[in-house]
Parts: sequence; structure tokens; C-alpha cells
Amino acid sequence: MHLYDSVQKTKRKFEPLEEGKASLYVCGPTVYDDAHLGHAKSALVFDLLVRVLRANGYDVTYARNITDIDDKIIKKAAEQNKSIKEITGFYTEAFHQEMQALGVIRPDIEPKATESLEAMFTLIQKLIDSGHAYTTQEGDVYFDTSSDSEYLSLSKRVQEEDDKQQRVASSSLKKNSADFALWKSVQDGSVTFESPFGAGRPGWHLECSAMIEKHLAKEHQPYAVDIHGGGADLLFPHHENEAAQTRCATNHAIANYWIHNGFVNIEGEKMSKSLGNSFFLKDALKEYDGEVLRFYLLGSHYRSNFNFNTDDLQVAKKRLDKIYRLKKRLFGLSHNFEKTEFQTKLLEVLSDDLNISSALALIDEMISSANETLDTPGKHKALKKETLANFAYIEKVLGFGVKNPYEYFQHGVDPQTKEKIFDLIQKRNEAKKAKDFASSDKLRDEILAFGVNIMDTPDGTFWEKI
RNA sequence: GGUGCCAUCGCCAAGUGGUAAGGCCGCAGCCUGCAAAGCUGCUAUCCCCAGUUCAAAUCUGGGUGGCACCUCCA
Repeated sequence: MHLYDSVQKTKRKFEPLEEGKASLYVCGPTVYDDAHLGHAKSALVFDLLVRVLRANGYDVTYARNITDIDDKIIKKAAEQNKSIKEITGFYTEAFHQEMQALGVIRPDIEPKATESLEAMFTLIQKLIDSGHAYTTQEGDVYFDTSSDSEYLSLSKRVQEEDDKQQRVASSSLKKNSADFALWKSVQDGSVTFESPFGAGRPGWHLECSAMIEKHLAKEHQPYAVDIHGGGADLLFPHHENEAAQTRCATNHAIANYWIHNGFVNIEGEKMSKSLGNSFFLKDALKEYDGEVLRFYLLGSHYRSNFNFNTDDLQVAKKRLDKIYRLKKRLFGLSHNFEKTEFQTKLLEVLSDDLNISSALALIDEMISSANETLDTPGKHKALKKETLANFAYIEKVLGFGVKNPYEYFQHGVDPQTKEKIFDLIQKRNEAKKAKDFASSDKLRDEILAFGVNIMDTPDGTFWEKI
């Protein structure tokens, strides 16, 4: 398996610390608001990575954190006159539900900042003891970036030359402008956590380093985890700082491989609150089947920037439809899991830095070929079994085609409408039987008005929501 | 200003040295009462210029045009 390492900027063969095992830590959401399409993309990318690693036989330990200590959370709680826990609990639950709708598998470990404070204290103390951190007069603890000769090696940035000026300009008590808070002292009585360094709250970057040490890191390994992932924007400063803390506090680097997923833009514009075009996942899920969103968001390479627009989403749906139409042709048949050449090829392209486009091309070719054969007379028993086994593999590795095909095509249609459609189809079939095609075509138009396509097959008339 | 990424058919999008995958749209056809679905066939020489090479979309140099990050951010 090969993965593009966004720090070394090259594709590297994946060689885990322990043979047959893989550990993966991904930066998860800060739960102060609804998840947007960017969160979805990131979660989906690492979901795919975990699935492909597992398909390659790795015993994967997958951790994705929940940041539940944050200024924005505290602010929101104050605004809405709610407790921190109410806010984080609500958005964590919403996040979980939305992830489930997208078919994202739950991480093996989902650490929360509030449950990892001890690990953070340990890390801070180590950094203070080793001279990599200092306490200011205000009671804040900062990481001393000048004490780390490898600082900025991750993001390959050049140290700012204007440190002196900035120190004069700001009233900050930081030694270097790049220094970042490990612990922020809070004296105003707002939400605080007790610590050996006084009351306050931890710095964001520290959370991930601490959680990795607590849950994944092992003694005598050169790296704490095999793979560390997150959105492309996290490389600097978040991951740079994480790497610095871990490097200076422990005797290992934080990660061997770095994976960063590309950003989601909406209709060509960056998603942001200030632009007002934030596309919340919950809104998208009201309109589209979660699996369609999964298929669409996963449909182009994880590293490229993704331009979300509804036209492309419709195109993606059409492509996913093809999987389900063939599944309808095979509905009700049983199969054994047999290994096919298709599956080998599929895993091969996915193992090359998650080449989803090649994978989809293979799937389309497999579908066309199966349809072609099924269109010819005969029972095609072997082909059907093989195709079903292929579909089972696609479900497992890609999470596509996991639903009942009939239900999939009825997404978003309420029971009353279904009944009406059913009645109209009955009437149309009667008209057809009487060769009253004028009436049957008129009835078909009525059905079409519901946004529903119908198709006559040897097994009867079926309908699909367009 | 610093750092980095990208530029392939109308649209989406693979391919990092060996002569352009796949999907959508379009056209022609098979099937169908007609459709829909399915199937078949057709449709690009890879932003520009120069270079390296037997061979380049793929490497090098120079342009042009997009984009991202630079301590809120998946």
C-alpha cells in the first residue's frame, strides 16, 4: 500500500511500526456547531483509508478525537445560557448521527479533551521540566518554539524575521511570536479546569498530542502513531505545533505518515461563516440520501480541492444509481464470498493512495459487463454469484450500495405519495393491457409529475425517484 | 511578501516517460406499443513556448492563468 505523505511531499510505501498493525489518529470536530460538508469530506476520506487498510489485512486502530474544550464552545454556552456539556453533548450526538447517515464507521477510539486532561498535564509538565515551556506572569504556559530546532520542519515555513517588532507591538509576554499556549490561565470565573498550573483551559494543539500519547503511543517506537490525518488547513499551525510538543516532551516523533485531505468549496467559494455559504451537513442530508453524499464527496481524489455543486451531485447520483439498478436485477439471490479478479484490481488501485477514480472506473466496467451478459438469454448463475460477491466487496471497502435497492430509489418519498404512485401504476398497467396507450401515457405523465421515473421490465413495472 | 499546490474532451475526472481510463451531456443504433432502464458504436494529444529523450500529458527551464496556507478553521 502506498500513501502520499504531505510532509515529505511524496508517495511512500506504507510500512507500519508493528507488522500487520496500523494506528491512525485523525483530528475530529470541535463540537460547537453543526458539522458542514468539510467535516463530512474529512471523515469520509479517513473512513475510506481505514477500510482500505483493513482490506489489506492490517489490524487498524483508528482514533478520531472530539474537541469539547474550546473558546467557541464556551462562548456559545454563555450566549445560549446553557452548560458546556449541553452544547458539546448536543453537537456530538448530531455529528454521530450525521456520520452514520454517511456510512462512516465509528472510530475505535473517540477521545474527548475533557477526558484527557491528566494526559495534558503530564505533557505540559514534561515540557516545562525539559525547558521547552515556560510560565508567564499572567499564569499562562507557553511552548518555547525557539527551544525546538526542528520547529517548522513539518510545514517547511521560514521563521519570521519580525519577532522583535511583534514583541514590542503586542503586550504579550511570549518569548517568541510563534510560541503557542499549552495552558491558558483563566481568572475571570468563566469555565475553567483545575490544573497543577492553576485554573484555566488547555491550548488546542496540546489536546491532540496528549490524546495520542494516552491512547496510541507505545514505548520504544520512533513514532507515536503510524498515520496522522486531518484537513489540509491543519498542517500549520496545528500539526506543526502538535509535532513540536510531542517531539520535545517524549522520545518519539508524533507520526510517521501525514495525510491531509483537500478542502470543500461551495460553488467555487470557500465555505465560511463570514461568507454565509456554509453548507451544513444536516441540510444536505434533508435533501439527499446520505449515501449519495458519500458517493459524491468521495468521488474525486481526497487530496484535491472539492468544489461542491448540485449539478455534479446529480451526476454522482446517476453513477451510484447504476450500482443499485444492477443490484435490483440480482435482488433476492444469495452468494458466497468468493474472491474475484475484480476485487483484486479494485483493492490494488485503492491501495495506491486511494485512487478512487480508477476504482469507480473499474466498478462501471464491471457493471456494464454484467448487464451486457444479463441482457443475453440464459440463467448466468455463475456471473450472478460473482457479481453479488463483487458488490459485497464494494460495500465493505467503499461503503457503496449498502442499502436495499428498492428503498434506495424511494428516498424522500412519503408513504401517501408512494400509495398514489402505486395506484397510478396499477391503472396504467390496466390501460396497457387493453392497449389503450393514450391513457397509459397520460397516466405515466401523472406519475412523472411526482418526480418519479417508471420502467417496465419482465418482472413488472418499477419506479424510481429521480 | 513567504510557502506550497494545480492547469487533461462542453462538464466532472484518472493517468508522473512508451504512445490519452471512467462518468455526465450529445449523436447513431439495438431493445420497447412509445418511453425509461440496459446494451453497442462515435466524440480530446493533454494552458503556451523552449529543451532533454528513440519516445513526454508525464522530466527540465521560462511564461500565462487559477487556488490554498501564513497562528479561528476538517
